[in-house]
Amino acid sequence: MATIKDVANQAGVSVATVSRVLNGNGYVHEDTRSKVEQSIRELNYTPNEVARSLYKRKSKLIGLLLPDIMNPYFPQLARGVEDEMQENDYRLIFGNSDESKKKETEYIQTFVQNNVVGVISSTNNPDADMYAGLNIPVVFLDRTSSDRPSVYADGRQGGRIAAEEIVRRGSKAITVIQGPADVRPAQERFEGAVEVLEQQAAAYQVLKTTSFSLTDAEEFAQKVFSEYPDTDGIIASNDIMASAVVKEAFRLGKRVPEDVQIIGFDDILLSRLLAPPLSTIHQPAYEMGREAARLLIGLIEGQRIEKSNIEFSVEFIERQTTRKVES
Amino acid sequence: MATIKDVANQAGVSVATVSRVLNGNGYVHEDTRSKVEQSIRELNYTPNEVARSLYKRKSKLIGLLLPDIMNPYFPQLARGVEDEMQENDYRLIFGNSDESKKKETEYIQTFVQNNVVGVISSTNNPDADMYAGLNIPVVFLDRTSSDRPSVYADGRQGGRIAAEEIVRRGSKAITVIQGPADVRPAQERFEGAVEVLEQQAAAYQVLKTTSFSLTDAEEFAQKVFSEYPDTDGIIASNDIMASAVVKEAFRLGKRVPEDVQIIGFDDILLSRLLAPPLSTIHQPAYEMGREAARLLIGLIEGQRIEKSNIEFSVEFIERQTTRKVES
DNA sequence: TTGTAAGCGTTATCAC
DNA sequence: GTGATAACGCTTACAA
Repeated sequence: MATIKDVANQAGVSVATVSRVLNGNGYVHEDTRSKVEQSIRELNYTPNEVARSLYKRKSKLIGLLLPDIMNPYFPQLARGVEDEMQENDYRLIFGNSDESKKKETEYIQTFVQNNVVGVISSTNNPDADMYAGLNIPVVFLDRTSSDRPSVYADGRQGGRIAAEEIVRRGSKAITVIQGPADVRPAQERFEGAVEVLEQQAAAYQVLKTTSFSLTDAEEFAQKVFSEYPDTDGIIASNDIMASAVVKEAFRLGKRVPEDVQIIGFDDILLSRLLAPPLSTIHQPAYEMGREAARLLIGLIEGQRIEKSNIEFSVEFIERQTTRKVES
Repeated sequence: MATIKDVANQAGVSVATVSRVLNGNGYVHEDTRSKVEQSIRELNYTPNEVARSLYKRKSKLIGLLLPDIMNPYFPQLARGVEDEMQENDYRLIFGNSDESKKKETEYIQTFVQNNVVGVISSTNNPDADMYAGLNIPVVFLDRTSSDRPSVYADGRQGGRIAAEEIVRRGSKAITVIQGPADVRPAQERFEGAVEVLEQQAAAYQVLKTTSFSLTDAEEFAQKVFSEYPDTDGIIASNDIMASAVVKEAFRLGKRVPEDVQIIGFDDILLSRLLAPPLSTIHQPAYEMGREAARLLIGLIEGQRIEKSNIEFSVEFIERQTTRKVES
């Protein structure tokens, strides 16, 4: 790889001059500028970002930490972040945390060691020391934090809507599947649903789950019907869980939505392709990712930020695992 | 952030000594070693990877380039790569190429500028200059390359199996959906299928498609039945496409698999959750990602590599979009 | 066993 | 307008 020195030699100028044309600051004569540009082209020179980063103590790198890219919800967030960053010449160092504090700490540490200028994280502990101690901007994505920049969907409201819709459509023995206790958004949507169910004095039961993985989802789906055989309406913790429930309902010969209605959460790709397609609460994941990236870039580039807690609203997507009803 | 100098001062030694204990080379007295370690702990020091990278001209970073993380097949590859890299203390700079040469070039360039020590890429042009000119190891993932390290599944064989299975199960008017022309693995599986269909002198028609995106998939699915209303067996270009076809078949009142059999490709999460669950050709994507990472690490760390073209075999997963048959 | 100093490829300060 | 040169934080000869 050619260095700035090679370019300088080739062009017969000093490295300082080359640096000037590279960064477009300081005076440099038109003639020397073109000589330098010519040499750059000839040598196919491209500046070493590592050296830049060392000197300036900041890179063009962003750390992105997501729980698990194999969970179909996260690729949308990731892609939103990536598109916005790519367009602004930032690059992503990416890691999966598996909601584990250990991995999270490790990644944050290496982010810092690599001079990232900002991080986007879906963590359950926005208040952890590892974030407080960071002297670069952090945006929490898909997670709420009142006092720090964050981008998230209104999960509580999503839970409320799900409950309202399923009650309105006539379910009388509702099961609310409660997602993993340590995953914040899962709890919020759960609480929202329960809130409405209580208000309306509806009969409901709760099934606790401990993971979002597919295999576990199938097990929990069986449990739903074995523990509550008469349930006729299920509010699932996310779309994977909901799909597993739909499948299990079919296996048991129940008709969906006639015998049992099911509402998911997230609106992942799968939901639409399922037969019957899944009624669910839509979160604008891709747009949330983009917005988090935009916010972070703003923070990095020192713009005055008016609003750094951005809440997206969610909406009910009526498909075919819920019954039709007059509106 | 504390620097090596701070540690040296604090411990009353030179930076060289600190560096020695850090890297465990050279002699250093037991007493000074513990003094240094103590200071490291007190100052919460962690070495600056950027400075290291500059001096050694190599980092602990790997470039990972995938077509589109929103396509459900790729997160599995990505996660396999990440897990293996994470365990070996490498970090990933990640980008989506959208199968676009421009984005690909941009990413490869910034990988180099950041001193990555290796790259894993799913490209359609393994022979492009941008790879040939790289003086770091590259592993092609999910793409074949005879003369360069690569990890891929036997797509042609997958196509063959799909054709055999659908014929064996009695489809008489088969439609083969041909994936985007510029996506290599899509063409291979297509060729495999056609090869068998020709051999067996089966009646078949081809539907060309130009993308793997969901919206397009739904359009193409409609086209399948509008152009070939009597088709009774469909070999789809991937699982997304297959799911769209299943859905469309239902919409038209066709029974699956009685009236029309459908075979997908990839075996993404979705396939199993679908109702009816999708018969498909399984590719061990996660394991392929891991293997690519292992291979790359081997190349980087200079092990003698016996075999650098690793082909994974695929298998037919019989679920419920194909009919049962004696075996 | 330890320290001094050069060098990695840049940018920015200060002379000229 | 342009060129020396120090500095960024680290590793590694080489000296001591």
